[in-house]
Amino acid sequence: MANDRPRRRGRPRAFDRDQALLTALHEFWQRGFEPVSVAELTAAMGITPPSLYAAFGDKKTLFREVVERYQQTHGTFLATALAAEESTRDGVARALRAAAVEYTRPEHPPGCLVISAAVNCTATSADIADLLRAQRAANITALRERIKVDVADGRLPADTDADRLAVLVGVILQGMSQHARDGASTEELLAVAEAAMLAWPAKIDTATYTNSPTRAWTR
Amino acid sequence: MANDRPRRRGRPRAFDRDQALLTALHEFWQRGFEPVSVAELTAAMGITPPSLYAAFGDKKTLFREVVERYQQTHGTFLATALAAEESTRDGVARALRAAAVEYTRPEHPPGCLVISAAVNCTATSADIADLLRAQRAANITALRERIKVDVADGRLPADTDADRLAVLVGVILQGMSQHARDGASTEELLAVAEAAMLAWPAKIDTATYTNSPTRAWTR
DNA sequence: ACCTTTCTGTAGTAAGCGCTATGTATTTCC
DNA sequence: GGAAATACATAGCGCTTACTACAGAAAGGT
Repeated sequence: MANDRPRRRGRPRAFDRDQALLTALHEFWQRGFEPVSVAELTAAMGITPPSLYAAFGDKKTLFREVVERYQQTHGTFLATALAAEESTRDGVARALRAAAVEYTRPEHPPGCLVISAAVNCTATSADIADLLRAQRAANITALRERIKVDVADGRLPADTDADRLAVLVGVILQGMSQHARDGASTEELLAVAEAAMLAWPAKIDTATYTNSPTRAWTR
Repeated sequence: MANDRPRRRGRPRAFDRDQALLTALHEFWQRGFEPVSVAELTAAMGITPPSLYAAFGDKKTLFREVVERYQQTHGTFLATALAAEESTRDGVARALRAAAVEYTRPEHPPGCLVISAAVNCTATSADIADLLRAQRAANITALRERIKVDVADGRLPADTDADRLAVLVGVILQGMSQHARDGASTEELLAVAEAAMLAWPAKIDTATYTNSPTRAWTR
């Protein structure tokens, strides 16, 4: 926001910083943090290393900004889906369908950057792996809290194990992302999304007979 | 098999080749193919680079032998579980529970090497990524064929979509592996395994009322 | 016009990568 | 015992990595 025209003092930047950031996003999304070299980044951006370092700091700082941008754009579908539906159950169903579509869009790399960009890391980038792991954990935590609200409001059975239900969704999403990166089609992932919802407790109002499909989540 | 005493001509090897292979397996399993350097391998094995190259060829050849060993030991639980049960449904349930246990054993790195060792790769090791991707695809194919047998024998509904059911299991396994690497406990993954089975079509004999839970797999 | 500020490309740095040439040590074969 | 064969450690190969010192170019401030 407002990246234009404060007309600062010295020689103006000759490239579009935001577009360069998107280029970095694409590269990191495609292959992950470590395999993408600064030389590849500068080549793809059409600039030289000093320009990159002046604009973004070092490679890790650039990656953190890339993750921030990713979360503000492609990483919102879970929260958006949960907000769009009244019940968490409908929200999760919508989120899984959205994931199937988003993870396989042809205009960007497959899968989820937060899930797959820092899987194989050396010790020198352990902090990057930690960052993404924390983001994944935060997603599951948010979902768990949302489930608890539904339980408190009576939209889910009182004995629902919110933590394990949230973890199930996290596992499905991680698996879908990996499978998308293995070349799965949108339709394939949509079928997985539909099937996964069969493991979710039925709505309380539509089915008071919630015995069997809920059992795994009672303690 | 028979790695001892053919008593060959020259100076005998001063280290245990098999144990060195297990060391490499552990390192590659922990961090993946590219992040593990030859220097780290030789340090962990207690040997020098020329000894490693003489015994195993280059780094990729060593990794391929590591994968082979992995598949013969830790990579057998799916086929074993399917063979141990008469129905594919019971076999898959057993496999998912086995995965929860195997992926979190404290005596080796978490998750599955075939799933996580070649996620972030440069162009120079694209063949390694292809190798593991092919192994994952082979697992799903084997499961699909097993499901088809059950459908033909009437142990699963005639309109079961074997391909998509196999993909679902593959996605769950990939997600469980990733979650294990994020630090999930055995119990957490066992709960996921139980829940995932709720998405599987019910047995035909025990429940002729297979309408609802099977719907997602009919076309 | 001149100074300051900022961005630019050239050309590097030290460190790490996978891998190996070389010489020596230890074994079996004859 | 001598030759052939194999494994050993030292040391270093060419290459890539993330990153930067430096000097010139292009803008604003005064």
